[in-house]
Amino acid sequence: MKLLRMRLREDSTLRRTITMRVTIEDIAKKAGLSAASVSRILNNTGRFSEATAKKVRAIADELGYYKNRSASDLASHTQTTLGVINYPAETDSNFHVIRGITEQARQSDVDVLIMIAERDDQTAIRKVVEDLIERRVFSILFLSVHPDQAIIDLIKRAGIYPQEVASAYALDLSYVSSNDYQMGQLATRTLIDKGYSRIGFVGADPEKDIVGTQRFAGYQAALKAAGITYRPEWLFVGDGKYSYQSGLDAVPYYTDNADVDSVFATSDDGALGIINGLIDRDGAFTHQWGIISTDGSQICEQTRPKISSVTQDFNLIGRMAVDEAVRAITDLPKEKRQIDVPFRLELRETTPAK
Amino acid sequence: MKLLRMRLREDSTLRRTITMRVTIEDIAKKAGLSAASVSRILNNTGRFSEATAKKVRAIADELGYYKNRSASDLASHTQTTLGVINYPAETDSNFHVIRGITEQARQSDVDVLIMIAERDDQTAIRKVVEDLIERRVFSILFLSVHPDQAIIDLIKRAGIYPQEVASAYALDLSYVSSNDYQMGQLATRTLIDKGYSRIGFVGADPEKDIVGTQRFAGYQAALKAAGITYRPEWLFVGDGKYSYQSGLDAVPYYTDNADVDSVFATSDDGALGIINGLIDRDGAFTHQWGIISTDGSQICEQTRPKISSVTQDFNLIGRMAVDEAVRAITDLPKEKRQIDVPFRLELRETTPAK
DNA sequence: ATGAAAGCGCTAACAA
DNA sequence: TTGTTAGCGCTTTCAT
Repeated sequence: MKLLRMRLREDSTLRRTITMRVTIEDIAKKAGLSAASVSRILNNTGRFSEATAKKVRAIADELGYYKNRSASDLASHTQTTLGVINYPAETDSNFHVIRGITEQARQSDVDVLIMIAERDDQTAIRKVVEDLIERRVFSILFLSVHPDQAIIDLIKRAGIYPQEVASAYALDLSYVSSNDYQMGQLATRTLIDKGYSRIGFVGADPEKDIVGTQRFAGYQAALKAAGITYRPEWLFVGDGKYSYQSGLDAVPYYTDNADVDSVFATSDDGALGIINGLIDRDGAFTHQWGIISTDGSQICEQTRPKISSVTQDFNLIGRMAVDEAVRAITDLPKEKRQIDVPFRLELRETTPAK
Repeated sequence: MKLLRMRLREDSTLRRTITMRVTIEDIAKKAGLSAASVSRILNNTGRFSEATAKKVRAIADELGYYKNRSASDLASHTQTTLGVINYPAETDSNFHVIRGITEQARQSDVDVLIMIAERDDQTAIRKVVEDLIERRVFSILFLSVHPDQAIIDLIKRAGIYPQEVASAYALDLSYVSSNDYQMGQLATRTLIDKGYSRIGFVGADPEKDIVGTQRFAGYQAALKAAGITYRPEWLFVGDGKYSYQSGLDAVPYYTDNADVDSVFATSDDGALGIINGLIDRDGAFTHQWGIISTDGSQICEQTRPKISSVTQDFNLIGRMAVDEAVRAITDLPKEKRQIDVPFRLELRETTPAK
C-alpha cells in the first residue's frame, strides 16, 4: 500500500495531485491470496469460501480499501451510470423529478450523475454531453434543458439513449412527461364547468415550444367543445417562459385589452404573478377572475387565496424516465417514444363557481 | 473499430449491455501512426507536427471518437472531479450555490458530479459518499446534507477534502457560508433601528444546529446591545426546520403567548408562513408586526407585502467552495477551515418604521 | 516528431 | 475454491 502524494504535469491551467491508494493487490498480499480471489469476494461473484471471504473483507476494511471505478469499469465493460442534465431554476419542480430519478435508480441498481447546464446554451450543453459520453453513461436525461439537433445526433451516434423528462420540447427526442394537450383541456374545462366563459391563456408561447403548443391546443379544444369562440386577445404570452413576470404583466394587459373573467396560467409562478398583479392593481385580492394553473407545486398552497391547479406527478415522471432508460439498455427503441404520465385536478380557492 | 453490442452477466438484478466503441487504436491504425502519438495529439501534450495533428483530429471526428475516461483516468492518475452531495428541497437556494459551483468549476477546469441524498439519512449519504470515493473525486461538498462523524472520518481517511457549503452544521467539517452570527445580529438590529422592541425569533432551533445557534446568539447580542431584555416566550422553534409551516404556526403561538411587535424569521419560507398566518387570522395583512427574514430568495419579492431580508450571496458561496476545494488539492488543510462569505441587507416592505 | 513498451487497477476466462 | 493469464483503453517514460 503506497500512500505517497505526487504531482503530475499537465499542460493546462492546473496541476493535480493524486494519492496512490490501497489496491486489491495490497489486500491479496496481506491475505496470502491472488488478486482474482479478492476481486471475486469483494464483488460477490463466482465462488469462494466464507472463511476466506470474512478474512478478506476484514482486511479491506482495515486498509480502508475502495474499488477504483475507473479500473473496474474498464476491465468489466460495465456501464451502470445514468446521466442527467439539469437546468436548476429558483422555483422549479425538477427537484421532484430528480428525487424520483434517484429513488428509482437506486432500486434499479444504476447510479446517477447529475450535471448542470443553462437551458439553451448549446456550447455548455455540448460540453456536458461530451463529458457524459466520456464517462460512458448508458442514457442521458434532459431536465428543462434543450439540446439542438446536432447534439442529439452526436449522442445517438455514441449509442446513448437520450430523453427529455418533464418537458417535451421538440425534435426527435423521446420524452416522459404529462400530456400537455390533455392538461390544457382539463384546466380549461374546469374553468368552464365553474361558469367562466372568457378565459385568458397566460405565459406559454403556442408558437415556440411543444408544451406551449399542446397546452394551447387543449385549451382551444375545450373552448370549442363548450361552444365558446376563442378570441385572440385572450392570449397573453409575455416572455413566453412560464414565468412569474408574465403573470404579473398579464394583469394590466387584460385590464386594458380583454374582458376576461378567468385565466388559465400555464405555470404556478404565472398564477402567483397574476394574483400579485391583481393585488397591486386593486389593493387586495377580490376574486375578480377565476384562476387555474398547471404544475401544482407547493406555491399553490402558499398563496392567499390558494391556487387551483392541474397537478403533475413529477416524482413519478422521474421514476418512469429511469425505467425507460433502463429498458433502452437491452432494446434501444428505434422510434421516438412518448410516455404520458398521469396528472390530476386539485381544486383550491381560485376557482369559485361563478 | 468494433461496434458489436454484447451482454455481460451480473449476479445482481440487472444485466447491462455495452457497446464497444472507437478507440485510440482505431484512429492510430487509420492514420498510420502509433497510439501514443494519437494520445499526445488529442491531449495536446508533448510534441507533434500540426500536419499529422490535423489529420488525426479529422479522423477522430469522422469516427466519432470519445476518450474513455476510465482508461484515461486510470492511466494518468488524474483526478479532476469534484463531488457534490445535495439535498434538493422545494424552496431552496442550493440551486444558486450549485450554479456558482458549476461556473467556478468550469473556470478552474474541474468537473462536477452532483449526487442526491436526504438530509439526515446516513445510510443513503454513506452510499453516495462511497460512490464518490470510488470515482476518486478530490473533494466532496455537502449542500444541506449532514453526514455523521463516521462518514466524515471515512472521507478524510480516503484522502478527500470534505466541506459543508452554505450551511455550517457541526462536527469538524470545514465550511463556506455566511456568518450566521452576524446575520442574526444584523437582522435584529435592523428591526430595533426601525423602532421595534419585542422581537420574536422563529423557525430555527438554537439547540440543534450551528446555524440556529449562531443566528440566535447574534439575535441575543443585538438585543443586549440595545438594552432590550430577552424573554423566553419570544422564541418559537416550531419544527426547527426553517420551514413555511413553522412560520404559519408562529402566528397563533404569539397571539396566545407573547406580545411581540416584530419577528425575525430565520428563513424566507418562515417569513412567508408568518405573512399567510397573519392573513389567515386577520383576513388581510395589516402590518401588525415588522418582519425580517434571512436568505433573500425571490420569495421576498413575490409576497405582498414584500419581505425585507438579510440576503446571502449563494452564488459566491458556491464559487468560493470550489476555490477552497481546488486549493485543498495542493495543500490539504490540517485544521477545520471556516470561510465567511459577505451578505447584505435588503429593506423591502415588511419593516416600516414603527 | 514518432514509436515501443510498460503499466494503471481491476475483471474474466480458463486451469488447477 | 483458488490461481494464472490476458487484457480493458489509455498515458507515459524512454528510445529513436
